[in-house]
Amino acid sequence: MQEAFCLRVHSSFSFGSAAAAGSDRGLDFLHSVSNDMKSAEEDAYSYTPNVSLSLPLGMGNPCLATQYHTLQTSPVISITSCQQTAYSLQNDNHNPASTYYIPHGLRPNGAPALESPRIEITAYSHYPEDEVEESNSEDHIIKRGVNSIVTLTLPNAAEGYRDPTCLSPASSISSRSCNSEASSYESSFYNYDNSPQNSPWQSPCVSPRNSLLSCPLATGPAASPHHTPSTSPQIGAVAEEGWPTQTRGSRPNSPSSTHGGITSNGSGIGKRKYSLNGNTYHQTSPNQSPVVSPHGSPRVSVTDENWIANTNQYTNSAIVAAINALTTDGVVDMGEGIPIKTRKTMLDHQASMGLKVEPNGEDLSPDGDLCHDEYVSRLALKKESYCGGFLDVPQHPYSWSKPKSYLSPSLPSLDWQLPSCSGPYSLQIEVQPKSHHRAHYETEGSRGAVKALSGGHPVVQLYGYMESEPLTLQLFIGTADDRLLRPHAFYQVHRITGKTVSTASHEVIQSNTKILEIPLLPENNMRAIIDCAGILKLRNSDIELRKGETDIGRKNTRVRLVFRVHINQPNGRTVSLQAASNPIECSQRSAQELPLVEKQSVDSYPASGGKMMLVSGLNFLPDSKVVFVEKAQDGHHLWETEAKVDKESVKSSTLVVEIPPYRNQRISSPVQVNFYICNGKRKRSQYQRFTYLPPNVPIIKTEPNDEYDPMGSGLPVHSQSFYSQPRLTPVLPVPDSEACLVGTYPCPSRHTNITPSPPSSSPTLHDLTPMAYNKCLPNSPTHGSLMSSIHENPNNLNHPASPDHSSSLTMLQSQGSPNHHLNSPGPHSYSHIYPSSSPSSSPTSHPSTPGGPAESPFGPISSQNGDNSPTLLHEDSSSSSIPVTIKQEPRELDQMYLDDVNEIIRNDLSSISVHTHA
DNA sequence: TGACTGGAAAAAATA
DNA sequence: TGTATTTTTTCCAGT
Repeated sequence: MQEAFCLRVHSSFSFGSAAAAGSDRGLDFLHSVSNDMKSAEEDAYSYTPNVSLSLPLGMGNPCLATQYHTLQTSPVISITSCQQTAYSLQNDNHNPASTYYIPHGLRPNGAPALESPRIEITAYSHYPEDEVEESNSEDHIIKRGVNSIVTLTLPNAAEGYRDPTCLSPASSISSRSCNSEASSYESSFYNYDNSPQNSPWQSPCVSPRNSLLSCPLATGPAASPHHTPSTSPQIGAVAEEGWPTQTRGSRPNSPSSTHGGITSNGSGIGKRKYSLNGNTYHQTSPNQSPVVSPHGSPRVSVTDENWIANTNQYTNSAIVAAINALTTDGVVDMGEGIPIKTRKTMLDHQASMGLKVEPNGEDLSPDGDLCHDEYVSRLALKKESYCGGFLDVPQHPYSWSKPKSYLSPSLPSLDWQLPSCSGPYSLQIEVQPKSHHRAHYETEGSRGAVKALSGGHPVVQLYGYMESEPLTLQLFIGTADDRLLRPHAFYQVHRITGKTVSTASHEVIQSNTKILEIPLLPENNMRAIIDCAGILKLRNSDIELRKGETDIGRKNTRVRLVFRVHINQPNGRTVSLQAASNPIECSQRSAQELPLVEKQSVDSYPASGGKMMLVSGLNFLPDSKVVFVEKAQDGHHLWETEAKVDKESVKSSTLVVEIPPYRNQRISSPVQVNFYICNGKRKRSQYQRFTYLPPNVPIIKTEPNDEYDPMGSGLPVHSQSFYSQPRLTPVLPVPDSEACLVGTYPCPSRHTNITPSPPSSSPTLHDLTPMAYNKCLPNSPTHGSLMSSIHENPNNLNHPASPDHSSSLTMLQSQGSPNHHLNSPGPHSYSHIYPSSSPSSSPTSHPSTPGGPAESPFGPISSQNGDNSPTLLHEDSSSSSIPVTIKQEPRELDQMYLDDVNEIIRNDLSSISVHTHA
């Protein structure tokens, strides 16, 4: 039996201490610290490096050995242990899904929730998703249980949280549609089946109060409240389980006002206090218990049996300790010692089978993929039984075949990070969407399709595909924060139809996420104009109260359009590519008032400062201030200074600022700081990353090219740095023969006549070299630079299978810079090249670059990756055969970094003491 | 009409 | 606990 799990613990403080102190203490500490942080906005975007500790649970690195996807999923640096233990149960070599890496440690939707402290447990499930899906409750549970035992991913826990009997606030009377969150998880997975009364899907109509149940609708459109949000706001606009629905009226479903019984007022029970970045986050829902006890789990939905089954599986004391000591994603789950994200993640993964819920079983795909339909019908049986009507999407007038690739039950889950290019294929967003798009609420009419800056619409094209068979381009709304790209919990893509819409599309649901499927036709050169996608905003209250949901909606208004395409290969494998757009601000207010930094002319500069940096973006004012800040791992400000802005040159879209000298002119290693544009109280842009360089420190850089800093600093100029994301060099272990990875490949085709890497291009992967791993202490100011370095470090490519690599990668990724929202960590993509039995993946990151196709966020990087050189390692590819533009980093850097990190930590600590009460 | 839009008031959440 | 602000949602009205 082979079992692998990875436990990642992120904490801004030492794991050991945290653990020792106990979760509460640790959390309290964090809270107090976080509370000191400025605005929520700031918190939300602030970057808090985490200190990672290693918990030597593992042995070797089985995970890597068998799953290359491992790398991608581990955004977290800290602890990664992979054990090979009994996994065989589910681990069938021939099981297609088995090889996929399932980021259990990640938020249900993918990434780890908040920065610090968090424990992410990643279970590498060898268990095929489809199998999981298909498996029925009991069986399913058992299997998963086994799986979860070692993984600590609390796989079923998520589902378990849901207590069907406990009416979710989101499932208020008004929100009785299938979409109601209450129904969400169950639909996809799980086992309330054990008790009929607990099973929403089993008795959808049992109780009107239970939203889940609203499924009656499922039977027919007429009876179905499920209409597209735009069309019938009242009805629960969301088509998916988990998607809240509500009746129109004044704030009917507000947790505080309308969820009868749950809360009587906004400040009462059920009210949350939170802040995006590790600040307080309390969920005082009646359903939640402050006690770290399965039974006290807020997710009431968990039955004792289920819970026990799950919890009993966590036998590793170390892991348990870690879990108890830290919360996931920095979100304090006071009620449980179990990382919420983890639980939910599992959930999502399992649910991530492309369940297609068509109204009335209508097969939108003309050519009907029997396999798919059958599959869906079988797998989605439960779902449809109560939510079948949910996606009441009118059949599109255009008939187009749905590629079979999509039908594959083993497609990567939506929170997987996929590369934008792999081998000859490259998925590119040729025309980026505008940075602002006011999303519409269910209670509103559609606000139209997302538009491009030019006035048209975003355009996506797949390069390198020479077959005659059409493919399906998937589109969903993803996050744009500094964590891994994942489906956005508060936004859903909304299908736009009408005379003005030229692109055919239809909706499908996958893991609580609505996906718009758009045909990619050879006759159109595999190019699609995305004029059929709008953005629906779900009420925060509905989503936040959804069981298992740990993200908060407040100020979480940035999204990205995420495109995916799955290409079947002759050898039976499927290549999955993903491209994420630049961030899109969806709130009305933010779009009008908040400054948005889209790019900066300089990414790093010597500590002496003095250089003028051009910042471009939106909503800049003559009075805008540019503030450079350095924060400690715990979020405390170590340094803050206002940079000089050239008032004369300030325009609404650009401003010139003089890089201020760093507080310490004698730094020996790069120091990562941030800066933001401030238009006034609470009107700040997201943090942008900036790195101060030591005078004579060897700088790891990419190959010189035109984008290099003319200043001779030797540093690349990031024309689009704002979207810079952690760069990962794909160094993936090669699990097995099938596995892949290897070097970077230049993404062929594309760009013959297209400008350099589009923003949407996938970000490169972070290197997983041990070096990186060691050095990337969470809070290290050098963090950013490390990433870059790593990314560029050829060595990475040379250390593919190192067990540590995965962890390193993980760490790096998790370290998203604050900028990342913009650049959000973009999807650190991993391309999936997987055979049915053993998928291979390769990571890459997607830097989103607002600048547009022509711009490349990371100069040099883009040239490599931007070109979409897949950082993924392809099974066939070899580093030797692939042109690598990355310079090799001296191994000595390891120690150097280590030393630097230590120094930094020392400095930070001393600073912290000084600033703690500042 | 119905889909979009832009504004803005009302309500809720925070500070 | 009450007040001030900020943010989220819901409404309205015009194109």
